[in-house]
Amino acid sequence: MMTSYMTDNGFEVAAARSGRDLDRVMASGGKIDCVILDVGLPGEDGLSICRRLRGKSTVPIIMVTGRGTDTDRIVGLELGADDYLPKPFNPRELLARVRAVMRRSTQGEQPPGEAPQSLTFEGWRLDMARRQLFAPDGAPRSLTSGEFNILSIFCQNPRKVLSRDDLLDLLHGRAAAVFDRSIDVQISRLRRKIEINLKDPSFIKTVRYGGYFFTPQVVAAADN
Amino acid sequence: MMTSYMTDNGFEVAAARSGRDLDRVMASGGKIDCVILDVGLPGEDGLSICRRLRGKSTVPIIMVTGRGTDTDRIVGLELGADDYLPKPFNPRELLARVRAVMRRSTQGEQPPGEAPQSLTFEGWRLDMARRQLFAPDGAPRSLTSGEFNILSIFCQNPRKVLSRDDLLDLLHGRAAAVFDRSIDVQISRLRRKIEINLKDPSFIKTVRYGGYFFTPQVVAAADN
DNA sequence: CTTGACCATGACAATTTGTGACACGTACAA
DNA sequence: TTGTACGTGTCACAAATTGTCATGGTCAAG
Repeated sequence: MMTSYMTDNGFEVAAARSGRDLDRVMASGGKIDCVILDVGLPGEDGLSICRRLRGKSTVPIIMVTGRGTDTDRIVGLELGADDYLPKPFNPRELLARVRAVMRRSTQGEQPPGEAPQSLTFEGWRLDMARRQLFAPDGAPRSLTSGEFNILSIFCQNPRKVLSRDDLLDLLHGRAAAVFDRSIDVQISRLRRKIEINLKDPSFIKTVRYGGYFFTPQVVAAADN
Repeated sequence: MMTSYMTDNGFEVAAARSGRDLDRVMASGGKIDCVILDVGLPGEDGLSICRRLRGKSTVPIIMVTGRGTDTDRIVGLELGADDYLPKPFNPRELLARVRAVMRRSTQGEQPPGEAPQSLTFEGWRLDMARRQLFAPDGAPRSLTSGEFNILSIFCQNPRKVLSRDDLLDLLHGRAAAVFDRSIDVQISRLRRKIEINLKDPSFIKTVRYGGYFFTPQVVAAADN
């Protein structure tokens, strides 16, 4: 139940049934943002799991405890749990605490690598840092956020055929439904704002049976 | 009883018998690390005290209440309490929570002198110390405290898409309810004060389905 | 030239966001 | 205590954006 609630709210969840199970999940490679630990797990005691986790990782831990187990809760916090929640609890509260804990732990984090701040093509400049497009004459050309998203996907994948499926996936992380024409329409709208001749588009070419193709050479540029 | 217990454990305690009393203690100058607030106080309601405290201070608040219902807990947390303890509780647990809350609140604390006193963007200057915004021409632009809070969150997280959830969380430490539009309204009010063209905002962009995005480059500046 | 699949786009619907109006709580002054 | 001003959340409706559909155009193969 909690898994689906968290999933609905945009988290990826891996459930573990026991300490052993948890180890498996932790070891399986993916980065874990937060552990929610029920001390009432069968098998290895939750407190011991907590201590063990703390020994090898700084991952945030939220402990969920049953009623009337003051001692557990105290020991949990003293063992380095970041927060705890007595049962029964409101799912919404768990959500709020997970967010709070994750925010605290990611506070100092830097996004790795440096994304270029501007991409230029045929005189146009797409300022990624400002989410703003500038025409060759320097005038800003305002795009809706969907148009900007598509254009930045093209700029990051120039001279490549992108299928509707690819585009939809890169845009929304979802697969295309069979009759989905929404990409076509968005392309049409974007063309209106950057193409000179709509009857013979030069930037965004249609690839029949294939998808779309962004023709310009794109160069990363310093931002100024 | 609690006073002597806490004192025995190395804390300095100032007891207050009412909201009025608390104000007196808070005003008396000493730095307060944590407030333990019993909602069952006679006189001013604990929740109202909590709200009032939050309005003027970021001091950690632990609420103690007799009625251990979800609703109270959530209301308390939404009003900005940092933790919540149902009665009856074990003194040792209170101790653990006080320590946890204090650990959290000092965690992100900047050694004084390192926190930039001013942040500048596109000629504007946000004076963190005075909670005051100055336009490029040097004229002060007065912001309400909510507007200031949002703007400072943006200045601390520029060029990042912040969801309404993130913003609400950073503002009040609470999760967004489904129909919560308060962020939109606050953004709208803030835009009115800093954007030149409300129809095509340049500082705060909307990211549809995503949240908001603060475009300027922000530079910490010495204060003078 | 015809055919059938595919694509472009106007028109409209659904969804999401913007914002004026209002209500409520608080602060402050009279 | 009362009156006034202010800040902020909520609501309702307006505006903007995006998705869906239908129509007509385009293209390649035969």
